[in-house]
Amino acid sequence: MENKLYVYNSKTGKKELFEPINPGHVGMYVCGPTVYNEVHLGNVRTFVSFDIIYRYLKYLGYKVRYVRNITDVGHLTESGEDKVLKRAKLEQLEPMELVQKYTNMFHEMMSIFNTLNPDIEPRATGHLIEQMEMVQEILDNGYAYEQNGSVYFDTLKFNKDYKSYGKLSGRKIDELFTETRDNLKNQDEKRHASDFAIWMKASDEHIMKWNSPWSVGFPGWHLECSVMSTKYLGETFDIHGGGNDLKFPHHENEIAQNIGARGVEPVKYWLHSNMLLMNGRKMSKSDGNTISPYELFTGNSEHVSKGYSPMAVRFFMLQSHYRSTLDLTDQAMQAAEKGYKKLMDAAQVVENMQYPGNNNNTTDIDEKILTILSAMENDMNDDFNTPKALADTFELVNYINKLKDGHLNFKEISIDTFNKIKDTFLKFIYEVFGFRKETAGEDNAMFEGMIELLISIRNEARANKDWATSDLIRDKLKELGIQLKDGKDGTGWSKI
RNA sequence: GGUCGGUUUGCCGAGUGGCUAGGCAACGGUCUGCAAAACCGUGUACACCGGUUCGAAUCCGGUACCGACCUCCA
Repeated sequence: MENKLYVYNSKTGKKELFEPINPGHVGMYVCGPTVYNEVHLGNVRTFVSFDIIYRYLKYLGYKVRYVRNITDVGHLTESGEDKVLKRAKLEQLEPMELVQKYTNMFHEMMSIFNTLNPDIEPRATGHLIEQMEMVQEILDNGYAYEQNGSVYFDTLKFNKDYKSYGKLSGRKIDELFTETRDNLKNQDEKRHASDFAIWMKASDEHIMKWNSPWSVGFPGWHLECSVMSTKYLGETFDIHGGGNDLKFPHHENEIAQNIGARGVEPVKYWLHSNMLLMNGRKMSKSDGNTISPYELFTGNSEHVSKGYSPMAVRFFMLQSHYRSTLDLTDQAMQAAEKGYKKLMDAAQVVENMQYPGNNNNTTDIDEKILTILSAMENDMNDDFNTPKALADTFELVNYINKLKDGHLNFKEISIDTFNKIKDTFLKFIYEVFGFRKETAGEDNAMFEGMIELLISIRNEARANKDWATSDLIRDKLKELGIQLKDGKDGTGWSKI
C-alpha cells in the first residue's frame, strides 16, 4: 500500500489522494439495479466499472466492504406508477415473484461477466423499519413535512441551513423551481417544486404498501440508499458509486436525507461512471437504439454482424476509461474481440512457460520490463486507468511472444524479471481485470490430451509430407473452434 | 432554455506544454510445405479561428458540431 491511489471525486471535480476513513479498510456503496426488467447492457458497464474498482482496492491490500443494493420497491415511473407493480401486472406475477425472477437474472448476468459479488446486497423491502425511522428523524429535525399522509423533504429549509442542496450535481435550487416538470403525481402537495417524497401514501389499488405513522404507503426511492449505506457502512463512509445519470436527483437527495437525518455528509468520495453509447447515441429502449446482453452474445440483433463473448465485451469496456462515454459499434467489438484473444493467448503461453536454468544477470531489457510493470500499477493508481494499464499489458504480451518465438533469448533477462512478468501479468489479467477462460474445456485434462494426440498424429503425417492428412486434421479442428499454430518449438493451439 | 462534458490518425480509444499510448484494420518483410499465429518495419493524427509561450493537439478566449443531465434511467 505504499502506492498512492488517486480517485476523481465528483463532489469536488478533482482527482484526490485516496485516504480511507479507517486506514486499511474501505467502505464502498454502489447503487444497484431496480429489478423490474432484464438487466440492460448500460447497467452492466457500470457494474463492471465498479467491479474493477473493488478488485483493484483489494489488490492494493485494502479490506473492502462492498455494498450494492437491490431496489424492489419505491422506484416510480414518470407517470407515478411503481415500476415493479406495473411490470408484475403485465407478467401476471406477484410483485415479489417478479422481483425474485429479475434478481436471479441479474445475478446470473453479473456472473457471466465475472464480476465479484458484493459483500452485502440489501433489499429495500428488507429495510422498511429503518426507512421509517429515517423519515421520522428527518421530520424531527424539521427538514420534512407531512401532507395528506405523504412526507416530503423540505429542500428550501435544508438549503437555507446547509447551503448545499445541488452541490453534487451543480444545480441551483432557484432554477429547479422553474425547470421542474409539471406532470408529477401529487405535485400540488409539495411546498416547493424541488421537494421530493420520502414517504408516499398508497392508493387503494397499490399492492406493495406498509403501515406507517403517516399512512399506509411506501418509501421514496432515494431513501433506501441513504438508509442501507449508513446501516452497513456507517454514517460516513469512503466511496459511493453509481452511473452519472443518478447524480441528480438520486444522489443529491441521498446526501440531503443523510444530512437532514444525522447532520453529517455521508460520503467522502463520490465516483460516477459514464454512459454506454451505441452508434454514437445513448442506449435507449424508446428509440430502438438498444441491445440486450444476450443479443450481443448471440449476434441476434440488427446492430451487430455476429455474436461476441462476455469476456470480449468486458475487454471492450476496459479499453475505455470509466468516466468516458464508450461507443459500442460492430467494428469496435470486432477489434476488441481480437485484442482480447491476443491477450488471453499470451496468458496461456506465459502460464506454461518456465525459465530455463538460472541467470541473475540483468540487462537494459530487464529495466524496460520493470518500468512497464510499475507503470501498470501507476496507471491503475491514477483513477483506475484501465485503458492505459491494458496498453502496458500489451507491451508485456510482446515480450512474452518474443520469448516464445525465440526472438528474445531468456538469457537476456534475469530469472527474477521473468518471474515478475509471469506473476504480475497473470495477477492483472485474472484478479484485477477480472478476465477468465471462457471454456471449461481448456482446463480439462482429457480434452487437452486428445488435442495433443491429434497434434502428434498430424506431426507424424507432416514428417511424411502427407499434407492431405495434416491439413484435414488442422481444418477439421478449426471447424470445431481449435486453431493450430505451427511454431519453432512444435505446434501449439488455442480456441478461436 | 439552463448546467456539464466531448470533438484525437481508416475504426475504437488513452494521454501529454517539447519525448512511440494501446487494440483493430492496412501495407511491406521474417518464419512456414501452405496457412494461421508470432515477430520486425511503415503511417506522423489531435474540429475551426484567434491569443499566451522559445515551443500547444495539450493552457486561455471565441465559433461550429455532438452528447449527457435538468425528479424514468447505470
